[in-house]
Parts: sequence; structure tokens; C-alpha cells
Amino acid sequence: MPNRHFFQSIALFSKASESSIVECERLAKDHFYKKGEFLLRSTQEQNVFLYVIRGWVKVAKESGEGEEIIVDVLTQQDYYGEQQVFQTDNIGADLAALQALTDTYIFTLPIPSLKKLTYSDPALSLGFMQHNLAKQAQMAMEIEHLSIQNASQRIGCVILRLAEVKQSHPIALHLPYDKTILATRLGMRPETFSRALAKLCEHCDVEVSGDTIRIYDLNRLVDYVCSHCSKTFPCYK
Amino acid sequence: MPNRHFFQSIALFSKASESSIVECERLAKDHFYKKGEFLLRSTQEQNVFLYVIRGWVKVAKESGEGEEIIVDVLTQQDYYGEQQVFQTDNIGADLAALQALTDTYIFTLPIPSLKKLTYSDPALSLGFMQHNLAKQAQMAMEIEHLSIQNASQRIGCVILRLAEVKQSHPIALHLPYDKTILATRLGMRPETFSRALAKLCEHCDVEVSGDTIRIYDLNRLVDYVCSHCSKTFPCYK
DNA sequence: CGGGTGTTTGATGTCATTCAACTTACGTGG
DNA sequence: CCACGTAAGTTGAATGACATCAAACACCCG
Repeated sequence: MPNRHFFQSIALFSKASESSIVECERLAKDHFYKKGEFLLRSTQEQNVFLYVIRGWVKVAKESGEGEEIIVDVLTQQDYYGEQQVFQTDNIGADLAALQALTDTYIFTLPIPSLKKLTYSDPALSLGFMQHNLAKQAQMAMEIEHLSIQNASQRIGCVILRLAEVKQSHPIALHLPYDKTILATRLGMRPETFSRALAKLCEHCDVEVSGDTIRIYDLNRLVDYVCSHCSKTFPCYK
Repeated sequence: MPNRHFFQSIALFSKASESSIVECERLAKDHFYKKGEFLLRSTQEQNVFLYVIRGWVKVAKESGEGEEIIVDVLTQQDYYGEQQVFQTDNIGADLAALQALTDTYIFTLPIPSLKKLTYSDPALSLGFMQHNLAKQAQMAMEIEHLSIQNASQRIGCVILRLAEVKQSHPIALHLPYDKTILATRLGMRPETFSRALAKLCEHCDVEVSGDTIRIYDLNRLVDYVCSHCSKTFPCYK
């Protein structure tokens, strides 16, 4: 169960007033979901704000034609429901489905309560503001990448952001969830993903086996991936 | 020169406290730019917040390879610089170039002053919060479109959002700026834009001559464009 | 061991990019 | 007012990238 010190350790809440934190502690409920379980279905009305403590969560909608669109994939320190927290009117509500891609821990706060807190505690709402701007910057990068990077480069970019640069070569990492999901998230078909990843490997001295990836020459990968981007590596996250 | 009543009429500022508005009135400077002029170059440090009163403004960056990336196109009620207003650290600063695509009126506020105001006036920062969330929703839609719509559909979507639905058929409208710019904004080449627009015309009973577009059958256009989108028309903006 | 899901591979089609040529529109200076 | 130059827009043919459909393979879990 999230306690006061836990909330203070979260960047999003760290600057909130003492009383806000006490109130959050009182209202928060934590939950555990096994891989595959739904945290929220697209038919369900959403009345809680969700904060991911550990794990990976898929946020998806459907197009008119029934195709799945992966809007976002949340992981620790990400959250969902800020639209409802700060919205006065309720138009354009999202109706996305949230599903656990791995075993997942979250906590929730009731939206009306959190809404009151943010209205009364400027420091809390400033925290949200900053995190939302960071998310916005990330989305801007995604738009950029979809416009000018090819499939291999987009995959390479994800790999670079998963990599711990400090490690000495080869840098090893694990894909946190299925390639099929990652492919859809990157706006491509699984088949394309598979081929593009293969191309990336021979082109940039990267090795894949299952969900394990080994980078043998970081600079080579950075050169290939980041040349068609306005940011310079490292560009977390 | 923007006066108090002007600020109160702007949704972004309308809920701010009396004293904030007086302060804004004192600090704001308005500017006019002719088509083609730069409001901000990518080499310039940005020390003002910009609010567009009228006109269209291109926000662009460059990739490592020198390609232009049109990050955003601002028009009335849009603004630029909120990152700097709410950011504590200064990492990941953007360095975009802003250029007038038409004759343009804006006003500016010094970032440090606005920063102070938002920290002291919760109502003002909540206004920013709400507008930013709206922008975020729009960006999410863009990402969606880049993943699942083809070139013709993306163009059709822009046209639909420019159309005044109330009009009786044919619905006429003007493209507000060059097709080349619009093409780049939509993540495609001008040649592709030209062909895709032609395809849209014969497919959906739309007519183009120069920058004028006439829609003869709105439903047909909506059917074609919006089937591969999670939103339902009308979905302004 | 069997069945489902996730992943890869191949053959083929569609769509977007590229490069080049050409037309149109527009503004400037003679 | 016309001639010219420049930029925007269009068109064609060739290439490349990604999607699609179908099949095979790998792997995990019961």
C-alpha cells in the first residue's frame, strides 16, 4: 500500500504540499495485474487516475474499421487519466482499453478527489504540468520519427532508449514485451518489424536472439538511427 | 496593443486572476510579421512566450541530415514557449525556427515574468494545463493518422477540419498556406501530396483549383477519411 | 505430446519517394 | 505592359519501402 514516503519519492508528487500527500496516501489503492489482464476496458467509464509502479501497460483504441491502434505504452512513472483530472467539459473522452503486457503494479486515485487536490494545491498541478510537457515533447519526437525515419531506424531508436549506455560493449538488453506489440506501437506490421530488425542487425553490428539484444558498436547504431532526427543522442526519453 | 479585455477574451487567460491580467497587459508586446519573416531563428535563444492573434506560423527543426521537419503550424489561439515557462531544468530545449506563412499578428510575454505569474496564480496555470492537454490529444491523433491513414486520407482530414460544416453544398474553403508546406507537415513529399489530392478529388467528389477547395458531398468525404480513425466526425480540431 | 501464440520467411502488390522535365503563377524591373 | 526569373505545383517513369497473404517454424504452457 503506497505510503507517504512513497508519494514523496515520486517525481510527479514530490513537490506537493504535506496535506495533499497525506490525502493521496488515504485515497490511493494499489493493484496488481497479471500479464494479459485488463486494467480498463474501452466500454468502461473511467473514474480513476492510474499511476504505474512497475510493469508495462498497453493503451489502445480501435479505428472505425476495427484495426487496433496502440496509442501509448506505459511503464513505471507513467500515468493515465490526467485528461479527466483537468478537464472541465467532458467531450472528447477517450475510451481506450488498458491491458497489462507484463505483470504490473499500479496505484489508483479517484478522479474527483484528485481533481479537488490539484485545484487547491498549485505545487501538485505544477508537477503535472511539467510531466505533461515532457510527455508532449516525447510525442513530438514520435511524430517526427514517423515522418522521416524508416522502419529499421525507428526500431533502432527504441533499442537505444532501452540501452544502458554506461555498460561496456557488448551492451545487452531485453525487449520488455512482444515484438508484435512493439511493431504496432511503431506503426508497422509484425512482418515488417521482423525484416527491419534483421536489416538493422547486419547494418549496425547488433545481435538478436529472442528478446535479447546485444549492441557491439554503439556509435555505429547511433549514426544510423539518429541522423534522421532533430535530437542528438542521448535523448532520453 | 493587447489590453485587459483582450486578455480576458482569450480562453487561455480568461480564468486568470485580475492582478495577473493587469500584469500581462503591462508586459505584453504585440508584433506584426509579413509573410516569410522569421519570428525566431533556430540559432536564437528564446526568451519570450508567443501567442498568435492572427495568421499562420511554421515551427520547424532540422534533422542531422539537413531535412526540414515541420513540428507544428500555429494559428490563432495557439502559442509557443510553454516548455520554457514551466521547465525548471533547461535540458532538451528545442531550438526550433518560427516563420510566418502569412501576414501574422502575435503578442509576446517575457518568459521569466510569465513563469512567476503561473507560479503565483493557480488559475492561470490551470488554463495552461487544459490547453496543453487539448494539444496533446491533437498530437495523439496525428500519431494515429501517420500510422494508419494513407496520404489521401490525411489530406482529406485536414480539409475536413478547415471546412465550415454549417455551409450548404458545395462547401468551399481555402488552403491557408502553400501546399508544399502542408505536404511536409503531413509527412509526405510535395509530389505525393499533389497526386494524393488528385486521387481524393475523383474518389470523393471534391474539386480543387489553386488554393480553393469545394466539397460536393461531405458524407462521401467523411466516409473515406474517417473510417481509419478512432474518432468520429466532427472531431475539431 | 498437442495446440495456441508469437515470429520468421517468401512471393507479390500497393503506395510513397526519387529524379527529372515541364507548366503555371507571381513579382520585379525594364 | 510585357519579358523575364524564380518559386510553386504538376506529371511521368523508375525505384524503393512497406503491406498483404500464405505458409512454415519456434516456443511456451497445459
